[in-house]
Amino acid sequence: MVINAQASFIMYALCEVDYVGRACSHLSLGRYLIIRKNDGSLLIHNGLGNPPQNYQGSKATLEVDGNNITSSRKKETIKIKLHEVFMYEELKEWSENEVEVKNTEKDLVNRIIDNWNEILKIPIKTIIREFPTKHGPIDIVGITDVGMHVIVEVKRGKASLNNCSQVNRYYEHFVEHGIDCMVKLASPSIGSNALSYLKKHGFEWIQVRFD
Amino acid sequence: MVINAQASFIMYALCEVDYVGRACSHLSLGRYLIIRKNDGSLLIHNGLGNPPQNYQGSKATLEVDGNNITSSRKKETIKIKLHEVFMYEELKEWSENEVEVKNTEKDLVNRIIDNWNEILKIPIKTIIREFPTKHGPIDIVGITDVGMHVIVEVKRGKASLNNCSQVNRYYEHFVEHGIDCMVKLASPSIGSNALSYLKKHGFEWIQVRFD
DNA sequence: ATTTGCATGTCGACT
DNA sequence: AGTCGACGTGCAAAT
Repeated sequence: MVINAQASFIMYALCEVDYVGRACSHLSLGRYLIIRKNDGSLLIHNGLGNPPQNYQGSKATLEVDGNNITSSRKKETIKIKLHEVFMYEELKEWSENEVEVKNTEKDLVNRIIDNWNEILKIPIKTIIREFPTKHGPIDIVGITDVGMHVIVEVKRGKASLNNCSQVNRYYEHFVEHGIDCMVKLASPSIGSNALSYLKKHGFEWIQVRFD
Repeated sequence: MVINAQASFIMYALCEVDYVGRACSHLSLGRYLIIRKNDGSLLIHNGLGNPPQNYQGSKATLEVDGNNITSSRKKETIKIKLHEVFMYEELKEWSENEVEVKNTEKDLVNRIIDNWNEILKIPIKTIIREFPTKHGPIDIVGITDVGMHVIVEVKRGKASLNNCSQVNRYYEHFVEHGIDCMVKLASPSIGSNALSYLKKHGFEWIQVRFD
């Protein structure tokens, strides 16, 4: 069996793996699935769960030296010591199509903008997406005829405490600039601690749904 | 070829995939690698990048009906419509060893605690890990002989704006309770916006390294 | 079961 | 290259 260091392939092998880079790790001797993709990405999977045990992103370069495989990318290195290879197969014409996802945060933002009056119940003159602040961009900002800014941060899933402190950071931007504003967090659902944090700060949660 | 709905396997096939659950998605006809793991996890990979195009976590159940494969888990469903199977292979004795990682955030926390005087330069009487607050636990809190609380939030990588507002949330806890405190964010590096946000709030960044 | 924060997060968008 | 936030994030630990 000859490993093609340029090809995309899958390999099932008895091996051990070491990683040095952002962290250091060791994967002890066992049977693992090794995947090498079109763009050089390398994945080493054990028999459980979603994420790989070891991995490297695109444009990693592969070197094969006897029973040792080395994948390098930037300052990161994965070394695989092969003990026995049970299966090796090149994957030809592996598709690069990407999944099309609906019901993203962007969809929810559109929905809120299209139905502003129904959902927010505050008439506005201007509406801005990705409103830029030094503290990061805000999903939606509506501005009333008297210059009141209605800040709306949108989350596609359940809003968390962290999301609330993010909103608070945006709020601080307006306070700093002496701009009158109201703060809204819009999401399908929200955690209880998150909700009480919001209320304590005088912010409001608005429930929004897909469909 | 008969697919064993109970076994762990890999399959390379021309197929299309639909997902309905937290979001909705469609993966158009192409050649993809389908992986089914010991715990029922299902992964569908295209030829690029690290994450799978479709996936389902452990304890997903598989049904095979002619050329249609359905994987279900809680309220989520993946449907694979097979057009042609190029490879199907069961993976026997797939190891469930997990990778051992060093240089985690926990390691960094230990390092700071062990070298408190050198790193923080503030003599303290008591030191508490995972200090509980209503706004979440704080990595390290040191308390001086006069009751001053030294809050230290630790990040293993580059600290971001979001990390800083998390720290601010912790700070609010102490302000609410009228407790005198100092706020420190310790990490190997930090973003520029994040750093200016910290300074604006009178917090301090401390550079810490592994090893 | 719910909530919370870490992760070698990965990835894309923008400067 | 650096910075930033979204993600069907996944995941474990605490409650």
